[in-house]
Amino acid sequence: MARFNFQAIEKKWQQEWEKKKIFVVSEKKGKKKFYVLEMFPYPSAYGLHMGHAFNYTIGDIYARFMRMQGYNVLYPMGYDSLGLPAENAAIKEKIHPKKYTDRAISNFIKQQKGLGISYDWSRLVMTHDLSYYKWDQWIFLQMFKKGIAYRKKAPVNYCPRCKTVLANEQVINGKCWRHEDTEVEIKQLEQWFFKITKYASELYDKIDKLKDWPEDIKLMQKYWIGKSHGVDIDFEIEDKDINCVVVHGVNKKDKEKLARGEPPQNERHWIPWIKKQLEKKGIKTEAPLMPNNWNPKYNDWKKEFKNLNINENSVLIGHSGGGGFLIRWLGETKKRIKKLILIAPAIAYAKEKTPFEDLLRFKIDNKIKENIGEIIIFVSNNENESIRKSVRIISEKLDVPPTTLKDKGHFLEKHMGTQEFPELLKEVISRKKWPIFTTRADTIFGVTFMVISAQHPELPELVKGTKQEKEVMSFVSKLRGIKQEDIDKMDKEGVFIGKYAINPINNEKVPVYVGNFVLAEYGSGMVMAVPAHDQRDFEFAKKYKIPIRVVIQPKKDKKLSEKTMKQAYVDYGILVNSGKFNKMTSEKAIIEISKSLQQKNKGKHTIQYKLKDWLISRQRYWGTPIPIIYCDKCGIVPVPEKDLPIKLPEKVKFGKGNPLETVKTWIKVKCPKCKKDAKRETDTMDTFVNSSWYFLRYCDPKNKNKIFDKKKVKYWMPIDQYIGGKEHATGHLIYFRFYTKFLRDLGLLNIDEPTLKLFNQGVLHGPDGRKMSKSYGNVVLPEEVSKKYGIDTARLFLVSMASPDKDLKWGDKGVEGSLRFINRVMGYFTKLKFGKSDPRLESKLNKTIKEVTQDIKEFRYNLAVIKIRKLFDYFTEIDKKTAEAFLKMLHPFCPHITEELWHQWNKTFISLESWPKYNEKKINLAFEKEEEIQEKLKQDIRQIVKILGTRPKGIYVYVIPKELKVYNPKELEKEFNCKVDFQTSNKITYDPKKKAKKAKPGKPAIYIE
RNA sequence: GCGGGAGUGUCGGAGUGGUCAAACGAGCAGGACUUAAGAUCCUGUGGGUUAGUCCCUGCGCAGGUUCGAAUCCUGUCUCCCGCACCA
Repeated sequence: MARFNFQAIEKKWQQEWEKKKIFVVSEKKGKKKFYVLEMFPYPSAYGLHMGHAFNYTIGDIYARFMRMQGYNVLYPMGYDSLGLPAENAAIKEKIHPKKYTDRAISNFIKQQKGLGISYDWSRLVMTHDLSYYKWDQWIFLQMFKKGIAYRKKAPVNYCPRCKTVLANEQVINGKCWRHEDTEVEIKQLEQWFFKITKYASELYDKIDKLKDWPEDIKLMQKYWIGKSHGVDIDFEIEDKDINCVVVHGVNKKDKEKLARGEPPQNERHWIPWIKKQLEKKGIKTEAPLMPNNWNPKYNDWKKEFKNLNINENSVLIGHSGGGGFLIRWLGETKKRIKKLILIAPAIAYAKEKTPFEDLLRFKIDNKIKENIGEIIIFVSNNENESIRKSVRIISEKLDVPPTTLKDKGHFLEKHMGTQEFPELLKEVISRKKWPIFTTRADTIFGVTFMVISAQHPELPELVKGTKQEKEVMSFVSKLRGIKQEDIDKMDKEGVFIGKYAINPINNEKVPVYVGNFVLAEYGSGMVMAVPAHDQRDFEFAKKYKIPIRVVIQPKKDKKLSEKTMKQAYVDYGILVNSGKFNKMTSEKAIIEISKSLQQKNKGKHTIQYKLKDWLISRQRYWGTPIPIIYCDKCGIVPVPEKDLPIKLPEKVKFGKGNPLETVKTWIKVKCPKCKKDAKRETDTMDTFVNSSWYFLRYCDPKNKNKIFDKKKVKYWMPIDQYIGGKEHATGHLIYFRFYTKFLRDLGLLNIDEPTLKLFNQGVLHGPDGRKMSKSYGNVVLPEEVSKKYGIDTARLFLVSMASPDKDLKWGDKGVEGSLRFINRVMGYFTKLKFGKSDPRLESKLNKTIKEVTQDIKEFRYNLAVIKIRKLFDYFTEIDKKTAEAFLKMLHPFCPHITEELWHQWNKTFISLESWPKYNEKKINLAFEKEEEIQEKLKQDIRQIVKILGTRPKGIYVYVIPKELKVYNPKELEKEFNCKVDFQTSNKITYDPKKKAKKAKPGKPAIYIE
């Protein structure tokens, strides 16, 4: 039991610190800053337990240590206070989430203050505070502007118990992260996403720059982002679903000629002719009608174009200047189309004075590419200079290499009136390019079928109208009813979809299947199947009796044969059955085959990531409202910044589905664009959004006009030491990196990473050995520990048991050891009268300061504590300087008692004192050595005395001459209560048992009577 | 299946190529103090051998590299964590 009234001491100093605001900081020029941060907690109604205390103690020790080292330390605390438990409480206990949350927070604050943590409470940040989530909404709007926040229909993880969509990170083994017994369902819903994949490469590559992150976290992130190098190879599938093909520009005369079926005589006439040819081949076409005098201006042309029915299934064909017009038009209208075919396109039409730059500025940017499924450029190898230049510029800008058709002279001179070109065009139009991703381009000759994912959104369109449509769709819907987890366990299954794909390396036709084992979200959702060299494809081929073709032979082992293979050979080897690539190694073939495909414009080196876009929509109340309005006329309209924040309505009904949908008055809103009636988005954001930037708000927590002041953030950021649990490795710790990069690109930050130093504390287990958690009922509460032992004891115990990055178990027995030490310290210092120091004490002190400083810096708290204890054990008579240095070193671990003891003779706060400095010159290792020898001698004597079983009458120690001064006979005489006679080994006066000859350096001989 | 981490006294854990494995704490044992208990203080605490020193043996198991291995390598067993049909 405690001998001192620790609770009174704790309370006294906690109040003093708060009253004098000693931990409140501001930006100070000329003082080095240090930002220490623990991951802020979700304020649970259950309050905090020793597990939390462990986390905060680790941070507090560091913050106090750095403060004493002279840094301007920013050490704030806040609450991730939006989230499901508050809402669930609303349903169960009929208490409003806000009330629940506010109550939980005030309880947390009280508890944290009770731990003596040195937070700057003036910077408190709470995410459920309107003044905080306003800026979540503001960031969302910036993301919306930049196309990072977007909406799409997607198969989503839906938890029927939470009644909400879950992020991938919240699905654990097919089950909800909050409900271990609840299967996650797959639903197709329109959802909001953050395009985190835009930053995939940077998020991946910069992991290596996170020098002071634990290696395992870095590996987990790398694996999660999942970078693989490979090739996108363009296979093609027949595509009948083309709405219309528009060949631009037909005038009235052309129309008449066309009616008579006459072949064209010049360029102008060629266009209607090709239209006719395509119609003959069953492709419906449309074309704008141009005035009789063929002298088109872009604006006239555009007017005609407006009347055409152009949609996502359209293929647009433009020739010469018409091609340029099409590019410009697509850029302006942002129309989505299936395919754009440019035939010898020209940027400027001869009669229209459109400077190249003007047109480029207009529309040839990457944005039009996003709206076009595929772009094909044809050119003949003998065009005139003007066309050649245009084609070069356009294909560079669009990053599409032109397909050159060999002939002499102008494109049309050769192709006009022939049947080959319409045939070629038809093929190009009616085939759908389908790139597939592979890391094994070397196996491409072994492709015997293709497999498309059953969840692929374009699959229904692909099979529409085929004989197999019914069978395919019933297979798909059968899978839809099955839980993802069970699909994972199922055998490979599939159905032929009635289509064939063309292998670009050898033009072979291979059947396309739909399969249950292909991921829709990875790559293009379709794979080339090489049964001989991929285990999944092998199983599938065996089941459906699809041919297997070996194209890789092992370098050493026996040759493979299709008939005897029992499983796929997946290793690298030597190519066979692969045309001109035979005899190459896989490594070389991957490069050569990629090159060859690239030359044909059928393949491209690609990097694929496993990382998926971040689904942020939640059908829940207690989250940040998404600042979007849906208007029948204007579509998706972002809330204007001046209308922020969108406040959560307080009066809602809980129970069924999304409570926000029950507040009709809140949903109803005027469209900011057209002022007509519109509706608010009722989804709220994932709470990981809130925690992705809170560390920035701490730098300027009360700013009403801006998210934060750039200068203040520049002063404090990056976080110099971040502390938190491993469980956030692939969640929060990726998201906050993503946010940092996005805000940097907005120009608000000048750093790439939020922190370069991360420390993962271990998990605290309860006395029963399981993770300390309310649900296991094994929580130990800080208040109780404080009452029994004092909180300083608890803090000391938490960090002295083991290295703080390791898991540890709370046991009451162990705490008592820490209490004993603290009691001794208190007892010693309250009675202390300063004496003198001596060189041995000084040596010990300086060595301890040196080592403890280094240990704390590197989070070896356990070792630091041991060294501080050892120093204390050495104390008998000490001077003021030593006493103060000792208290200072103990202070980060035990702030209250050290503050109390310090004030016995000081008026300042030890919390603000400077860390003791050591003097290397005063460290004398010989002292230590001597003490060790003396100690060893004592042990030896004790051992012999014990074996003798009688009290010694006289002890004779034989030492080598120069070691004589090392020993302290008085100390020995005191302990053994008899005469202790030291004799040097070269001058022996008494040695009845001839022991003296055993004396060695550092090991004296002994004789006891 | 893939990736990562860990196996050291009775227990929690230090030590990751070198003059000493088990620091420090807990437990246990003995002693001091006390009428007694508790608290406190002192001492001991892997095994064998020995009046201490010396020596042998010990870091999951089995090998190997080295003048020298708890530490590096190979195989193997057990436990923990993360990912998981990623083409």
